[in-house]
Order: sequence, then structure tokens, then C-alpha cells
Amino acid sequence: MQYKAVKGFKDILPSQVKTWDRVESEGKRIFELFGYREIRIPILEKAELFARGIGQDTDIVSKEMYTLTDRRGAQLAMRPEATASILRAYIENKLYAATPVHKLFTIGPMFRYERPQKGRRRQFHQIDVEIIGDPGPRSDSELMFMIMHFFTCLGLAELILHVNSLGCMECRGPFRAELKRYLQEHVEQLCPDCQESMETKPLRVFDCKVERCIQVMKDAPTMLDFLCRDCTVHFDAVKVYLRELNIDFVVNSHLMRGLDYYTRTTFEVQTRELGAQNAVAGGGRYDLLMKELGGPDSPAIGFAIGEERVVELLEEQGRVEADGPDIFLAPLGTEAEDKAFMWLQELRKAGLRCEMDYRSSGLKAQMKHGDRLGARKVLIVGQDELAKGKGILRDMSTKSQMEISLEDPVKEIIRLKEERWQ
RNA sequence: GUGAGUGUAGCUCAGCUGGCAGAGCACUGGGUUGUGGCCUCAGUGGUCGUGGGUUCAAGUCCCAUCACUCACCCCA
Repeated sequence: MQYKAVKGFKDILPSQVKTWDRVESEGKRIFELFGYREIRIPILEKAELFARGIGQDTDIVSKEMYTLTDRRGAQLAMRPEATASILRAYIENKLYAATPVHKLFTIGPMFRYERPQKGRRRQFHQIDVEIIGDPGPRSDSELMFMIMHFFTCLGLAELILHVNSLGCMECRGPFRAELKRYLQEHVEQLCPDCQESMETKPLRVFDCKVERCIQVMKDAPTMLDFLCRDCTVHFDAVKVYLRELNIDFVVNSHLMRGLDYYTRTTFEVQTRELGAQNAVAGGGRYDLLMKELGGPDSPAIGFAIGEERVVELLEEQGRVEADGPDIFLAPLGTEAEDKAFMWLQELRKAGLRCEMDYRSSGLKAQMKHGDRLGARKVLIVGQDELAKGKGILRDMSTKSQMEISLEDPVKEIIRLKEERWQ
């Protein structure tokens, strides 16, 4: 019996961990720079929290949640996203009593029962960032400024920021009515899926990829035409700040969110290089959610970064992190091996990353081993070298080599390392 | 949930209209060499995803099933 990982659940292998680590540590570094603090939330919540927060009718809740009943009959769910949990924690711990505005982030796995494909797993990881308590457009702009800065720091240019406003309860009603009217007029041109969803979720039609629907939606009324005065002022301010901050963006009136709780500003960072799953980060404002979940009437905005999508982008661009040892010891013969073994531990104690192959083997095999590990230097010590008292230090990238004294090679190597290997 | 594609050595794959299971890389050992990488000789390694069917004969054709991949859907 060959055991395999559960469908849609993947191992993150040693060769990839450095890249993951870089994404997360870079995120932490930048978010903390901007005043965000980490919060760690549980993986399991009452299923009802998500039903209430995300929306009973969304696909996420109605068919993608991993739900379970615990031994006492409680209905639980593995979190499909982080925002609802963060708000629950905020309310439960009365964080609002401490300071008026909270800027939080969390990193971790999320679970959705979907058919796996490129950039989409059943267990996936998000970096989730939220600002709770500030209604103003500066928070909106700060988040977008920060997220683009994050991607720039990772070396990912070529990403496009899409921005839209979904309006508030005031203006959304009239817009939906008008949109339905428009769709009604063009029913026969829509694909079957859209014909079905136009009554319940007319906004969904904006997302459709069928050419006929795209054509129809080209001339459809957009939310932006229906924004009320406050929403217009808000959205205009966001755009002005972004321009003044020199952030490139496109206003995309077709940009919709899958979760019910979004209001006003929404945004998404997209790439062309990931196939169908082109959003590497997305988010928006959700001013009504806090109250909906039983908390104070408090505005909030946030976004989530899809970690595997970012990692995949970095991998595709060959930007994987090197993780080889500083030096690999290649001794030949028992005497040299025993000495090298001692040197090895001394070097490690001194803070150098080093490795050797404890299985006695020929130089050929050892060099290969060192090369595979990505070692920067190899120290070769055979019979001749022992006799001469000088080992050969070879640089794996330049292929150049030099002799070093075996009198106290540990000290010698540490000295060379401090001189940046010359 | 729907559709398409792929399952042959550890990895990447070839195997035609059915006829003895293959290559490259990797691995092990030898030769050559200026102490590894190039060259060279040999060796290890397979129930051809699984189950059934057609046939004298199936990796190849048919049916079923499982797995993976991509896309729809959905979303980060």
C-alpha cells in the first residue's frame, strides 16, 4: 500500500521552503514597518461564523467548506478564509476597547473543497491583512501601496493592480435593479450559467468568461455609474492618493468579489503568468461585516495574498533561494575523514554552514554530493594533502582553487569566510 | 459538479497498422584523466496505474475503474 497525500493537499519540499520563508518573512517585515501586528487564529471555527460572514449562498459556504461534527455534536468548519475569524477574535477579545484602530495580519493555511488545478489547492495558504476601525480612503490607499511595495520587494514587477468600488447599501440597490433590467433585455444572448445566476447574483455575470456574455456586459451599466455621493467622494479620494503615491492601477468596473461582505473599494493584483488563476492577491472594504458578526459598528478593509501563487511566480522566474552550505568537506581515507569530522563540528560551532558525506566514498562521488547540495566551497584532503599539511580549497562557481594549511584549518576557513572568501 | 489530456525504470520520455520491454539522465563498479564534471566499458533497476474483455498473441484495440494535470465553475 502506497500512501499518498489527500487530493489537493501538497507537501512543501525542502527545496521550496526557502522561497516560502522568503515570502512570509518579507511580508512580516513590511507589514510591521507599516504598523501591522501579527495575530494567530485557530483553524477550526463554528461553521456558522463563516455562513454568517461569507454568506450562506456563496459557493464557499454552500459547497466548499470542510465541515465536521465534533464529539459533542458541534458543527465546526476548517477555515476557508481568515477575515471572519479575525473579526471574531477582535470582538471576543474586545480589542476595540484598547485602541480605536487595529492593523492586523495573519499567515496560515485555508481549506476549500475545490477541484485542484494550477494555482488552486484544497489546502492553500494566505497572508491576510486587515485594518479595522478606519473608514477613510487613506487606509484603502495604504493597503494597496503596501501590497505593491511587498511585491516589488520580492522582485515581482509586471503585476497589475485592478481597482473598483462596489458602493454601499444606498447605491447598490438601484444598481442591481438597473443591472437586472439590462440583463433581462439581453437574456437570450447570455450563456446558460449566467441566465441562471442573473436573478440571484446579477453581479456574477461580470465575471463570466464566455465571449457572448463579455460582449453583453461591455455595454452594461456599471456600479461606478451608480455610486452615491459619499461613495464617489470616497472612491475619488482613493484614486487621487494612489496617483500621488505613484502606484499604477487600472479601474476595472467588472472586478467583483466572491464574498458577500464587500462594500466600496475592492482591488485585486493580477498576473498574466499563472494560467486561469490570475489573482495573486485580492481584497476590499467590508464596512458592514463587523456589525453583522455581532461586534461594534466598525468599518474595515483587508486583503489576502495567495501564497502558493506568489511562490509559483517566483519559481517560474527562477528566483528560488539558494540554501547550500558554505563549505563541503571532502576527505579521502579514514585518517582524513576522522579529522574532517572534527573540523566539521568546530566549523558549525563557529557559525558556518557546512556538511560532509559520512559514508566513505571516492572523490568523484563526494564532489558530486557537494555540488548537489549547492556548496560554495569544497575542502579536499587526501593522503598527499595530509602528508604535505595543506588541503585544497576549491570554489565551486569559479572553479578556482587554493591551498590552505591543515595546521588549524578551522581557524583558516573562518578567517577566509570573514574576508568574504576573498 | 462538468469537460479534455496523461499514466511504461528513481526522473524525462520513446515504443508505428497488436509479435521477446527500450533510450537518455540518475545510481553502483571498472578504465581514462592534471584529485569530481568530459570520454569509455559493464552492472542494478519494470506485475507497462488497476480490473476485466477481444485475440494464437495486448504496453499497443475495447470497456470499466483509480490517480495526476489543465480548463470550466469558483476564488487568493
